[in-house]
Amino acid sequence: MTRDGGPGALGADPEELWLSRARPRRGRKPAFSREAITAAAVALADAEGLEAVTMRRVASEVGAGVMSLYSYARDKDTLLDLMIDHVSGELPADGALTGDWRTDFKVIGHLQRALMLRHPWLPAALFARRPLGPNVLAFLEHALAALRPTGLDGAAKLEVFSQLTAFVSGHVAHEIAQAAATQSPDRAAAEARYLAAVAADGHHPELAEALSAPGRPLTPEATFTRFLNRLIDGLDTS
Amino acid sequence: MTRDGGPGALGADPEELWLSRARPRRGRKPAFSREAITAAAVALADAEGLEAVTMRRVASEVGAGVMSLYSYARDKDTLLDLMIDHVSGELPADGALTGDWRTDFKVIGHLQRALMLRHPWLPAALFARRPLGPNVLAFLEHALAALRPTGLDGAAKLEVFSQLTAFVSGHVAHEIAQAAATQSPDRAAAEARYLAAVAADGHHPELAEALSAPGRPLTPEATFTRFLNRLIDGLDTS
DNA sequence: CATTATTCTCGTACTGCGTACGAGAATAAT
DNA sequence: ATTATTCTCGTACGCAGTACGAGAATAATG
Repeated sequence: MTRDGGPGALGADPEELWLSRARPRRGRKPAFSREAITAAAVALADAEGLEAVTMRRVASEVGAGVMSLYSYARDKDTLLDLMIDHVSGELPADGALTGDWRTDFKVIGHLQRALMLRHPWLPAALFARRPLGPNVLAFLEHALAALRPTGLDGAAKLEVFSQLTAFVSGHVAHEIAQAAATQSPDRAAAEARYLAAVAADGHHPELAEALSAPGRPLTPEATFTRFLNRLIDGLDTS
Repeated sequence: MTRDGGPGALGADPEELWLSRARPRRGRKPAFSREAITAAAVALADAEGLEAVTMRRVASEVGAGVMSLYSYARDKDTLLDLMIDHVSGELPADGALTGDWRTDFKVIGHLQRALMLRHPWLPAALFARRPLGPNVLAFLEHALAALRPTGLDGAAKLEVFSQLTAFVSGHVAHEIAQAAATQSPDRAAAEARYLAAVAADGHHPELAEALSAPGRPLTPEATFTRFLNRLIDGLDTS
């Protein structure tokens, strides 16, 4: 369906970006491939974060001149779209369904979260973006199949899936931020000291109590599962 | 509590940023104020989006030299923190509580959404950030008070609030993206054409059906309310 | 086989970003 | 008056995305 080899079909419209186009019959042969460039960008983002993904870095990683990248993606934004679809290929789009749509949909949520934890830049990249590449659509197809037993109409099914994705993105982004804050001892200590100071000022009694009676710590995994279950169990098919 | 007037107390640690410090008794008087700079940045973001907020633009807006801003915020990231807290001041932190925590918490969610719709850059700014300014903490205090009847322990209450914020951010971000895509007729048409083409390829039967049987369109407002209600009604206090 | 059209590669260069540096101006304490 | 302090802001640096266009490679054409 998609060529996913050389240049051409650069971006802007989803049609131009994702719909196949035959290899041009004239002209110089491409020295790189969209696939290789995208993979390099993903590897870079995985290893050093989204901000390490610059056109210069990606180019040097694949051994190309910087401006050569622009034959494969019309701009950096398009490269991001390609990255999102690339990692979305890791989602199993042909998994079996149990027939119990709540169970199936919970699995889908967990798959999304796992993907985002493997590629921590993904929630940020997904933010305010509506990816439409083949891998994303394949997974959407799978999700829609899982929702078939609900009998919801088309718009409602699409909406439920979008909302799930938005929820998982939000959750994982928060989870990652929390983990990062906890990982740096200085920063965590400074924050704790500051909050203690605020709590001690007398104007924040609820905060003071919440900090003094923490209860047992919650694992992100458990928290996610609880909220996900609530959201899905609460879904109404009427 | 905070001075919020001239420079000093620049950032990095939350302590250094938010805790009061007396006006220095020596040296030149500040020509601007943190408040004015922050307000200018917020106005800019409201009018032209977050990407319009550059140090140069903000400086010219307040009539300062670019580098003067750095006397009021140690870097641009800190300015973003200030912006977040600034608009958080619009949240009513002293609203009355009904005593029914589910009702109160739903109101809190709607207040957050309304704030984010007024300042569409807010979800993006909030992303992967944990704001701790006075206005944010005042609203947190309010939310914790609303959760008091649940009997949850401190960590759980804080977690519930964080999750609510993450959920609302994710939802509104998606809502804004959707609205933006719909608003541009060319872009929406191109997307529809592309999806129709994909649906016609025979490999996406569920998608084809969902697109052909859309049902009645959903208002973002109604969708938000439904999901929010589900999330909160499903919350368990055990 | 020479020519030509096409498509790619990539060096150069432009604009705009965040911000380090440090000189000079204003202010208050000595 | 001197001095220490705190602010203002012009200049400059490195890095970002990318427009431009010259040159290289390829395939169709006469």
